[in-house]
Amino acid sequence: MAGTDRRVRRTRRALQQALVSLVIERGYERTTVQEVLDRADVGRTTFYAHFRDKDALFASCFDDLAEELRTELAAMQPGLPPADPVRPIGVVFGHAHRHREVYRAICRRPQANPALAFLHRQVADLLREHLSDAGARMPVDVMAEYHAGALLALLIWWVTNDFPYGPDEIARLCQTMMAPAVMAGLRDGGPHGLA
Amino acid sequence: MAGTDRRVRRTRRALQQALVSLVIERGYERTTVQEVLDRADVGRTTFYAHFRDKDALFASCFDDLAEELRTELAAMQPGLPPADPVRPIGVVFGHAHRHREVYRAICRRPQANPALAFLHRQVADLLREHLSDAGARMPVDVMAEYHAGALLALLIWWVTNDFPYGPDEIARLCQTMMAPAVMAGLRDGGPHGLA
DNA sequence: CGATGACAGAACACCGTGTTCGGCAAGGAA
DNA sequence: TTCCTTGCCGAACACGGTGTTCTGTCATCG
Repeated sequence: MAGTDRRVRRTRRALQQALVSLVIERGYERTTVQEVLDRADVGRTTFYAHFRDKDALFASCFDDLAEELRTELAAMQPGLPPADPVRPIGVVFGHAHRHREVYRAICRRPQANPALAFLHRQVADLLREHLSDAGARMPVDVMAEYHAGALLALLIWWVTNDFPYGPDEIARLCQTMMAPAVMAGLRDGGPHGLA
Repeated sequence: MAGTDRRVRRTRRALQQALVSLVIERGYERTTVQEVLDRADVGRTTFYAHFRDKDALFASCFDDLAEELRTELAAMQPGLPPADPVRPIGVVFGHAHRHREVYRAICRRPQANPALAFLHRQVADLLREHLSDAGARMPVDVMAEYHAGALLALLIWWVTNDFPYGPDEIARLCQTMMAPAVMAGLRDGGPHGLA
């Protein structure tokens, strides 16, 4: 793939850049193949000679980056020297920051799921109110988004895995993880512990 | 909306149930309006007389439930008596469990975003290995999904909000929240704290 | 300097969407 | 019951985006 025809590389890069810029502008769903073709100045036939469809092109935009991130993360597998605890997290955020444009495009692709979006917003708002009320020592938005995302992810996992625990049980597990992190984010121990 | 024609209610419910069952079977994207029409035994014209498109129908499936959840959550706003800390979480999981079928359909709607899915899987796997290595006292899958979801949510928020903090800063914030929760999930304090 | 194959352009069939129309029948009120 | 309102049906249609096919041209690499 590296030593291919120069024309091929030119075409692929043109298509990828066109898609990324268009997605940033109008979002993924609202971007049509024809628009990508026009902006990249590439023929329709050529496009389908390279990619099965729009999804494949979109995925290819992240392929190199994925490989890069994968190796960076693999460098800190367990068993290796007790590396800096922050590093795995830092790697991800650093990677995103280095490749801002692509990540912008990735995140412009909406959740496409109004129900989950609603749930997320609902939980995040509730947390935001609770937290700003309780006096947090770190940005309230950050805390709210973080914990709402955690709750939603666990919920989705729980549902798609066919409810492997009872509702009370999974709620207790969730609470066990959320509570200490929330406490750590408040000025003092937190008066009436929320979660 | 409640005291409308009996035919209207019949039609709407038929369409909603048809969509939910089809989504559970083949997923949202792979379900076509015509299939919904066939299963609900409803005419094409009738469908568009009730809903603008497939998305609107899907949203309507969650409307009543959303209202229900909203009121349940509103009952525990801050300022009210220091309610049981676990309740807000329990409400969400309980709600999902009570309306299993709809939630199943909701969660069948794929992330539609291979890049984010990749990131999530990557982070979750890394966490899983770290955790099972360190000896966790709660289900490793639960912990991995939970923290991966939190990280991803924060990442998405950070990107879509145009990187309001530097990469190191946001990583530090993330670490501050993740560390205590992970520690709490390990048997002992955790030898070489990861995160 | 060839031979290869990447590319353009236009035409095409296909599928899913959302709209239009005339006619039918089920619902609610008198 | 009668009447009339209104939801519903079915078929047909235009539209837009997708992915394919064919023919000819030109850049690239050996």
